[in-house]
Amino acid sequence: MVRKNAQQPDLYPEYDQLHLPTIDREILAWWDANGIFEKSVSSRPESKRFVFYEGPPSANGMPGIHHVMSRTIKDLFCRFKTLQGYRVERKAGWDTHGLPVELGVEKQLGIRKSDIGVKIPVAEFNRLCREDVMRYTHVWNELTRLMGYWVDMDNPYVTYENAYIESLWALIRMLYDKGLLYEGYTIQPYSPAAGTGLSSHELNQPGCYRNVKDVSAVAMFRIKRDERSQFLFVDNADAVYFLAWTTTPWTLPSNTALAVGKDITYSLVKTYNVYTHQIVYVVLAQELMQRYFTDEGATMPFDEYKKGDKKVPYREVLTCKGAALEGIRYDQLLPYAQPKDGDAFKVVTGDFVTTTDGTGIVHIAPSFGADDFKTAKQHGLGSLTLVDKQGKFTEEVNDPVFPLQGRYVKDAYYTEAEKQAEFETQKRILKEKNIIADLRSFMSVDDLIVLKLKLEGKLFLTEKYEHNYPHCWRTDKPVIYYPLNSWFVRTTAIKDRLIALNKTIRWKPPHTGEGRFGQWLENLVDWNLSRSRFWGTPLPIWKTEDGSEVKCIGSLKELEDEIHKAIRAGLMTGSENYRNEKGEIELHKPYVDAIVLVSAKGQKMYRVPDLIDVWFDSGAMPYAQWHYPITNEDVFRQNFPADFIAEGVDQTRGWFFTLHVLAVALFDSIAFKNVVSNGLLLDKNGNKMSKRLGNVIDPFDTIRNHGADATRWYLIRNSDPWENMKFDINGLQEVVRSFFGTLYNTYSFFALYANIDHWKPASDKLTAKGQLQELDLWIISRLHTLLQEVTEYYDQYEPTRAARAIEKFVDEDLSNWYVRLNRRRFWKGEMSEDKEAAYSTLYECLITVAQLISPIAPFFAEWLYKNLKGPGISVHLSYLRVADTKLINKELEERMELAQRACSLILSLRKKEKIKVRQPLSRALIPVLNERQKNLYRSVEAYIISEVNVKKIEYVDDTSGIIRKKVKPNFKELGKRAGPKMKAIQQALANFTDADIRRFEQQGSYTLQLNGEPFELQPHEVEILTEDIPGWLVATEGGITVALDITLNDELRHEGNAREFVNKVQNLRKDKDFQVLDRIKVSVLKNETFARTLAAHQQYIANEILAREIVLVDQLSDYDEVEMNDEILKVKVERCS
RNA sequence: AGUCUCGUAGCUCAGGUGGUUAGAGCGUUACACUGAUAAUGUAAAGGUCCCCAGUUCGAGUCUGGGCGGGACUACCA
Repeated sequence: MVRKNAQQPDLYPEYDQLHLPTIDREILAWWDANGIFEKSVSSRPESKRFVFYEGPPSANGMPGIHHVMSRTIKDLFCRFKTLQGYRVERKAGWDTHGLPVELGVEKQLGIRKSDIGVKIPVAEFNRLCREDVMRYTHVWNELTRLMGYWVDMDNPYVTYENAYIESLWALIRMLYDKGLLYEGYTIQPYSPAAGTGLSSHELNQPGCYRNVKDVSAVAMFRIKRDERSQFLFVDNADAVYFLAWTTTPWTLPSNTALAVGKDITYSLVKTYNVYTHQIVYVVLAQELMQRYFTDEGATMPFDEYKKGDKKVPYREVLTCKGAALEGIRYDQLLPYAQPKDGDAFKVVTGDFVTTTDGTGIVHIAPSFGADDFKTAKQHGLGSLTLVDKQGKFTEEVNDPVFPLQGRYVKDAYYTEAEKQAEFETQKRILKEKNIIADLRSFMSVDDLIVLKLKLEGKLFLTEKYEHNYPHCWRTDKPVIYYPLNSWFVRTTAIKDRLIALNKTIRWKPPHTGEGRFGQWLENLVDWNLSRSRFWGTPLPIWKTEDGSEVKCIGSLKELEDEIHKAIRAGLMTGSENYRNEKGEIELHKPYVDAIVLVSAKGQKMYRVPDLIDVWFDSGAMPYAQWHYPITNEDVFRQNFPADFIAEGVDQTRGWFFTLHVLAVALFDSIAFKNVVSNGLLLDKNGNKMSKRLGNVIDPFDTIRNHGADATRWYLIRNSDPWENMKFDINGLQEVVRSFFGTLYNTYSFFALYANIDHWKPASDKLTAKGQLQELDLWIISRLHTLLQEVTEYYDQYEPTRAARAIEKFVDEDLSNWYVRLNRRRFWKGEMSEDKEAAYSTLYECLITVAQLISPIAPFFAEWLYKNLKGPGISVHLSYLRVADTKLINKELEERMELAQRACSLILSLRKKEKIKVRQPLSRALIPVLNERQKNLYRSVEAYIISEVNVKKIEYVDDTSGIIRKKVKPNFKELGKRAGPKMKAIQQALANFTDADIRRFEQQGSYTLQLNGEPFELQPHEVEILTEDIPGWLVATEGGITVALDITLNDELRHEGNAREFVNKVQNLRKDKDFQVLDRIKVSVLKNETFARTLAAHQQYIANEILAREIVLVDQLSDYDEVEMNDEILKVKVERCS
């Protein structure tokens, strides 16, 4: 953008055109050179803080446009609070640990997790992770700068640094001391083939869930006869069974319970076991009977059943609720081993039991299912884990007949050769045992167990079942659920406080806090901290080998002390490899693992090899960013809790949760008072942006091409941040054109005339001076209303409303009404009190708008402010004033709105009649119902007259007798009283004549007869409108009616001609590149009409076009032809020297 | 599968506590304006307010049930 008047630095800068990216560059350079960000913090008092926490991004991926979104939100509230005089420090941070980093490095090296420590030393692997994680730091820094996100990138917290980890250790120690940290085990996805647990992240890799066919079985669990179960033993039945379905028969040896639904209805059914042909009694959910029995079976006589029949007779003997089955015991199905850790082999109730599949009775193997595990815990049930970590049955599964012991529970774990060998074994054994003479194909353990059950009369049904089953994304082998040791934070112990304190947080939007987050808290489980990876914060726990003694280390100093003890005890030499170049203990694997401590009883203690969940890293940032609780107690206290944080909704159960948990667990406090969770950014068609689809918006391109402000403004104004947003570049361009363009034009207009008049504001105080006109008072009133609204919106974290309110003001009020109606005041004549008022009013509006937009559009706001105030002054160091309610005049705003709407109506009439605005008309008519209304119009009459170019406005009221009125119910008022009678009243009012209405108005009430019943209408219960003036050209909208007199006389025609002529000459001046202030001479070839027009309006014409003289001539050369309504004139325009 | 959320014009979005003719901007079409001019204005066309039922004198708005999109959590016999 080239400044046109660069030679005159004391003038307001004027430019050729608006180009936002150029403004970005200039302002960025200026900010950098003058340290504006630093000043915006340091200029605010330490005693008045607004605390913001930056959620650390991971720099091992490239930033996307959605980061611009969340960072715009963060930035704008921080800037706004600065504007209000708060000190807002913003410490940047980097999230550096975690699986994505490791996976990235694995990919680079072409290795797998199992190779780490084998093909590449752990130390080397972690060194690569450390380098890799900061790979795109410079890109992030650049985006941060370019988008105008003010955050202190020079002193970020970095989660892999020793000091940060030390803080984490101290916090873990605090949890440990509070009894909130414990070791336990849970059922986790586990890949025996890879020998490792899998995270949910890994399980959600594409292709992990596959449809596979497995053997399913409905097993029969024989009920123990006792008082509880007595009612099931009818007809002298000696064997009654529960039916339970499973798709993983290999878990049946580990069964320790059955679960039923409390409110589900179960049936006791008499039928045949189709394999043994014995009559049996079985229990299953009534709803699911049709799955196993055909209708004919219900009536089929029992003695007609023959071996192999498709139809099986059955009878429903009795029904009961699941609750009645609770506590009933049964014989262990496959008694290879006995649980030692609790009760077993009984029926419990569970919410998770449904009747969509199976039998409505769920087989519970606590070691191999999350629900099972939970149920077992709730009911104090014992467990059996008859599978080892390699995925093989343990030695305990020692079947006298079938080869199960030591066999893989999933045949996919066998190699082909192994499988073949196993097949031979099976064939031999089954032949020896006289079960299958000549086995044809390999049998999985599922097959074998099903066969065993069949032979033992414990199988009701088996079939192939296709379902979705997770597979290990590295080995392609099925995953099993398996109990693994982990360290947990006992979040369930503080659940009530988590919920109670959450209610004191303001969530934007509220439903994220109450719903998504609240729900999550209600269903809280303990937080599994353990991760069995390499690059992360090590768990600071050392244990003796027998597990009897545990130490949780809370600081480096404590660790040093413990090492000294260990050295004295001779367990360490001190020369082990656990220090980095600086001589500090390196708090990463494998270094910390080289440290062996000594227990109180003199035992060796080794570190538990686990790392902790990376979310602990980020959730601990309120403390660890200051190296608290090791040091900086005071800094921490000043900055806790945060006033404001913001991230995407995907962080609800991530960062927001861990922040909350740690604050509540450690300090019984919230970590943040206000949180904005923004939605997703989708492409313009509503699809997720992905590299694969090629619909990713590059934030750098967007900012480079359209400017940071346009991007920010668009993101904020388009929809509430918490909605998912469709990003459309066309919408962004529209923002540039309509908002920034309009504001720029308004400024250009101001600068153009203020420079001509050499106008400067008298003082810094933003108060209009001079002789204020009604329009000035009006725009000032609107400005203060805006100030009030926008301040409130920002304070309530409603940025979209703020942006839209500003847009509306700039476009509709300032540009399209105030400036448009006032143009003349700016360019007419010499400086005057009136002109002074106009300048200072417009100036004040622009200054305030610059401030109000500065949080969202920091660059353009700065540019505008500096243009108005001078090159050295920053809007971001300014203070936003509080709206002055004394300057707000609602009645004036209402009047002006009336004028705007009346103008719009009259213009639409002119339009309809094709009469241009330049043609004056004699009068407009406005019907008024009362004095008040008339006075309202009167006060803005002048604007209407000049805007629509009529000579006068006449008001017609009742007395004129020419307006037609209409009455309709005021539904809101009348509805309260009339209720069901509304319809009838509406009907009655529609039939009112003018006379009825007049009588109503005169008497102040009206009694209707509704079906013979009187109903007295009050004036406030109806609306009386003028609708028509018969015989006139009328327009009506929203209760306003106007009529226009379109008859023309000569006088009006000549005036119209004069204006038309002026307009054409002005165009000629422009075509000829005359300066605004150049004087001209106009020669016109003789023309009758024009001669008369000139005679009547010479003064006016000359004034308008700055003509020294206007002459009619007989001959003219070198002329221009102009159209003056119906006449074509030959005109010569010359500049006077 | 559960939880949350969204569904209004071709597109992007407004529509406190229910009030009868549902709005704006963009886009389209037509026209106008012209000392802010690569700006601006006016108007027209464009809607089963996702569907169904209910509450009510009256439902885009409240209730219930569906359908569809999205997010998160889970993956279960």
